[in-house]
Amino acid sequence: MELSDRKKKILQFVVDDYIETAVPVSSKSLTERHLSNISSATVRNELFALEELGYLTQLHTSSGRVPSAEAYKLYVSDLMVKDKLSVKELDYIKKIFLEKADNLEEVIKSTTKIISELTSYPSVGLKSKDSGEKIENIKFFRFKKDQALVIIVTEYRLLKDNYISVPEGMTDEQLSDAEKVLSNMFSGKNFEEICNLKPELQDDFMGYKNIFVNVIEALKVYLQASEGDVVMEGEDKILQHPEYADINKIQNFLSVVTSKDKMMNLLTEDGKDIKINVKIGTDGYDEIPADCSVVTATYTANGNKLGTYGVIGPIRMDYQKVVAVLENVGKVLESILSKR
Amino acid sequence: MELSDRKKKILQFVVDDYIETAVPVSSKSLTERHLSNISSATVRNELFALEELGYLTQLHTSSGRVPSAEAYKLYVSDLMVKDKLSVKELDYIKKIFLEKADNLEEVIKSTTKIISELTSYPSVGLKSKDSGEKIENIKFFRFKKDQALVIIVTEYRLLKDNYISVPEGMTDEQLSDAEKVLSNMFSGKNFEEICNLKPELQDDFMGYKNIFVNVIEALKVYLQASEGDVVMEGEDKILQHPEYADINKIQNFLSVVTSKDKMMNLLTEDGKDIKINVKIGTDGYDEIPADCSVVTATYTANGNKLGTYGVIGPIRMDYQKVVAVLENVGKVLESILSKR
DNA sequence: GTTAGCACTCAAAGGCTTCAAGTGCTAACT
DNA sequence: AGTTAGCACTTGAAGCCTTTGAGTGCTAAC
Repeated sequence: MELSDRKKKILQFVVDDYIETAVPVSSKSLTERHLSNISSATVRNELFALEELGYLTQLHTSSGRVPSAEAYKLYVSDLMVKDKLSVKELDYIKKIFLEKADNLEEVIKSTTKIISELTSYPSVGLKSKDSGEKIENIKFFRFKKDQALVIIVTEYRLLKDNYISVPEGMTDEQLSDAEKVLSNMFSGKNFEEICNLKPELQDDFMGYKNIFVNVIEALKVYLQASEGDVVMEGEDKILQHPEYADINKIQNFLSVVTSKDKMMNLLTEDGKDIKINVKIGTDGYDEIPADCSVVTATYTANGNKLGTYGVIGPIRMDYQKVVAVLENVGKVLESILSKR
Repeated sequence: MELSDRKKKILQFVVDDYIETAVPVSSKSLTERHLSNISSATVRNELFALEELGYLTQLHTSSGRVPSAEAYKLYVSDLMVKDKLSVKELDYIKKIFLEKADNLEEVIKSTTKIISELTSYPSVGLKSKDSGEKIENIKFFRFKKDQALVIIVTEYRLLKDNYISVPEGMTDEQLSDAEKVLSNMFSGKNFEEICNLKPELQDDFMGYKNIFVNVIEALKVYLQASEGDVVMEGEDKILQHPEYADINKIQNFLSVVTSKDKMMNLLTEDGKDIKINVKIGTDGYDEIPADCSVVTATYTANGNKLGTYGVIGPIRMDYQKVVAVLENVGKVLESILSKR
């Protein structure tokens, strides 16, 4: 059933006011603030109807109304007026990115910092391990007799955190030869393609199968590793919001938020083409507490998904602000990432 | 004035009990738990004397006694009985270090994780940028026309986070030649010595002065950079302690603890030979709230200070446990770090 | 369909009393 | 001199009651 225009308007005001004040909204305050042309009794009738429809709830009979998860959903999809950032805020975004945006790690850190700062919610960033990008080059740097650092250059970045063990007796010349062979073999392929290469089918190994196997092994471990790519910022900002006045709630929230695994799951989305993804209440994600919302966005470069960033906070979240910040950050990110 | 043996004993019991229960300690509970041979009235007289001496305070006339900062200091230096870890705890330490201790970053992360887990306080780790170690080797990896990654091998670790810009028109051969020249020049020196090299006095540059200057510049930036080397773990553990039942206190604590600058200052010690460093209350360190304590230790390998690790928590901290954990972690660390 | 009016509900705040833990002091005891 | 029993005194914490006022739902009139 479609809501009447007036019901929509009233629901919007209720959500607006509740987000702003965190206090259950009464019929009187609605008429005073937004609806001076109708009486509070009329508003009460409408509120009653909206409650019947499942959009509003009451804590007790004589309290004002609070939006339900359904109401927030409708609010975000239909009712909410899009917010614009101030010039100051836009400048802040640019400033931070100017200071630190040399590589993907820094971009993510800057992103989370900006988002958390501007929205005053904890923010999360997740670097995709595999964005489907193509490998350009691979290089070994031997720093001990039996160990070498693997450096991989891709379209967008430099991977330099993988190590392989070098077979005993292998000379430096052989290793640099292996480097050339593998570089040739890998170049132009993406990670998935490389990991699916069957060593037994390749006859251009020139005797470097052992190195190949080690590299693939290291890559697989790297791609699977779950921790370490989640960045959080401003966890303590959650304390500023009145719904977290209770130690148990804080504890519960922080225990979830500091668990990198759970955050990974939450952010690793079936990345459809949606630009901004809003999860309100549990929504079937049992990783987060039922009274939380998560708003995320993805950054992509030429169709490759480089990562996810977003905000986690109470269901009574300032969606206008959050969406505006994410959108603007997204725009700046796009220009930064496509610059290279 | 030296305390009588009985006063010391009583003060020890008061601190023990207060650390355990977080409840002001009464004369009655002392006689019941520890001093069945004397009466509570006698204990009261002693408590009164200890209060006069500044070791104990009362919240109000009819409450039990709480140790003062002075009392904690005496407790740690003189009164406290050293704790031993259980086999389970020792195994846990070994297990974590076995899993992750390949490089200094991982060692620090593992350290903070272990400490926070075993003590249930937030823990901090700080990697020294310059431990006085000697450089063995330097290598360039060019990944763009005008940019190269600088890899530096030292006695203890591999630095691979510095980049230099490569002068226009420099060929790969010239770059690898420069690599040899600089490697020769740097090898056996420590960072300080290298940064003090005067380019105008070196005549073995063979024309690579520009690269030299770039490398030194990058190194100086790296050595000065303040953030990024502080690792924290278990910030949320602070919520488990009853003194942080108040949101404002939590907020205050977290705002300090999440400020990497402040943590840096706190951990960057005039590293004397003290193995374990205990700061109780402010102690003149205005970085931390007055009701906090910080216990730290340094890890060194062959006289080089590789970093600092420790615990930050309420002044009513379980010093026995914390000191025991830090000491044991220290022992394992020593064996790990000197293995290489 | 709208609105004034009114009875009803209920959490929050304040005041009051009671309770119990704990001290400090005094006087007696060893 | 040091120790102890006994007791008056202090004080926060807990429980109970009342008051207050914001807010609703319903009814009857417009």
